[in-house]
Amino acid sequence: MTMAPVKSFAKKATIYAAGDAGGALPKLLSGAVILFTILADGRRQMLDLAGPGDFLHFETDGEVDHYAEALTPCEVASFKAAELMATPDGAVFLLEQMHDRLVLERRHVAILSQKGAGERLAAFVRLAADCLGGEAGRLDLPLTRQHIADFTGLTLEAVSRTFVQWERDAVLTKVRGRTSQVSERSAA
Amino acid sequence: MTMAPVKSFAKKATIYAAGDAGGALPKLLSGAVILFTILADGRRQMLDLAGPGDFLHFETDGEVDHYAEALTPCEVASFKAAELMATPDGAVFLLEQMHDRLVLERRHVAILSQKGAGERLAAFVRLAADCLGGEAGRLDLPLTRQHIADFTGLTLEAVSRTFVQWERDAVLTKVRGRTSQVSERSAA
DNA sequence: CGCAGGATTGATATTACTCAACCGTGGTGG
DNA sequence: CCACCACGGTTGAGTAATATCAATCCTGCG
Repeated sequence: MTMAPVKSFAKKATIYAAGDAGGALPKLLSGAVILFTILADGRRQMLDLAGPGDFLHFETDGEVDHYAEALTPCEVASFKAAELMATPDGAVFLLEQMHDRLVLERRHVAILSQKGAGERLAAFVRLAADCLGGEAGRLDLPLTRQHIADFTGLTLEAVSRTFVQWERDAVLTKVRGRTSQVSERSAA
Repeated sequence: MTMAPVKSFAKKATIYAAGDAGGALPKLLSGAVILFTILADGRRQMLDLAGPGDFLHFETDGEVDHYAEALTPCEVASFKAAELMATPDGAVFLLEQMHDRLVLERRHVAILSQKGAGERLAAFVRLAADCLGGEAGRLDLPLTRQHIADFTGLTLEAVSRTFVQWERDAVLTKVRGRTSQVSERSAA
């Protein structure tokens, strides 16, 4: 694969915005990124979480329809869509990446269809663990309660209450800052 | 593109089930299909709606992770994944199809993140209209209230009440059977 | 030390869920 | 041809849950 220009972004920086031109496919090399849209009522809806190795979007032409923001300092490489698709290997690679995104998006749908706040957050935690890597049982979420609320469709208060409850029940134990230890039986 | 075997399915027939082998990519030629998973608690979660022209899944290898059921009588053609990917045109085509699915899935996420029942259903109706084609302003949903509930994460009673309310408010007018006329100002 | 952003907590209101009964309609069989 | 049945849809009352509004508490950082 050919070299691609790499750009660095600080925490909270906008990597791209809705309406930006596609064409160059951004691949996340390090850090964590959220993708979101702005709903009619002004609320943010998080669409996806991306970790190292993930492509942020697949708009080979036309405009991007969502925003990408850095959760942590991160590096992004831009690949020319045309170059990738020119080789069979590149095309297959792209298909696999896209397929993984699709599966992830469906997990997100499944999360949102859970009724209770506890179940939603439990499912979210599992997905976040998969997306952002990290040790088994260790959870490091570079997200605010508001972010989690936007992802799960809850309010930040509901998120807070649930996490606090989990701490009380010793399902979660705060290790340091935003990192927590997940007890064996995290499901519910 | 090479010829592909075509199979017909009756209403309510299972087109494929979770655990079935992938490899052959099923493309819907006519009719309407729902994709869903079974959640831990036994509830169905609808993942997607497919109309004519849509691929039902993109599992080039491994197993499918969801179910596909015919909403109406329909025809499905199976394409060998390997054949499609062999040609650049085929690969590009597949990428576009997959991309469209991804966009749709994100709309689904946006639907589920709406707070109120009314807003969710409004968003759902818009998506369904896009997925299943049909005249502008005309809505023909081959779905039961239960299906819609499973898609939107509501209960069938909530769905029913909302639709009834919309009829009262003359936002929707039943034309015949499951077809309705949508008034101009459907948003809210 | 003081500030600012995030997190927690509490009281109350709103909303959709649950359980349950009833209605309408299309299809089947006598 | 009509009666019945089964399925989907509608409606109602009561409950449980989360949203809302608002105040207060942490904590990292300048």
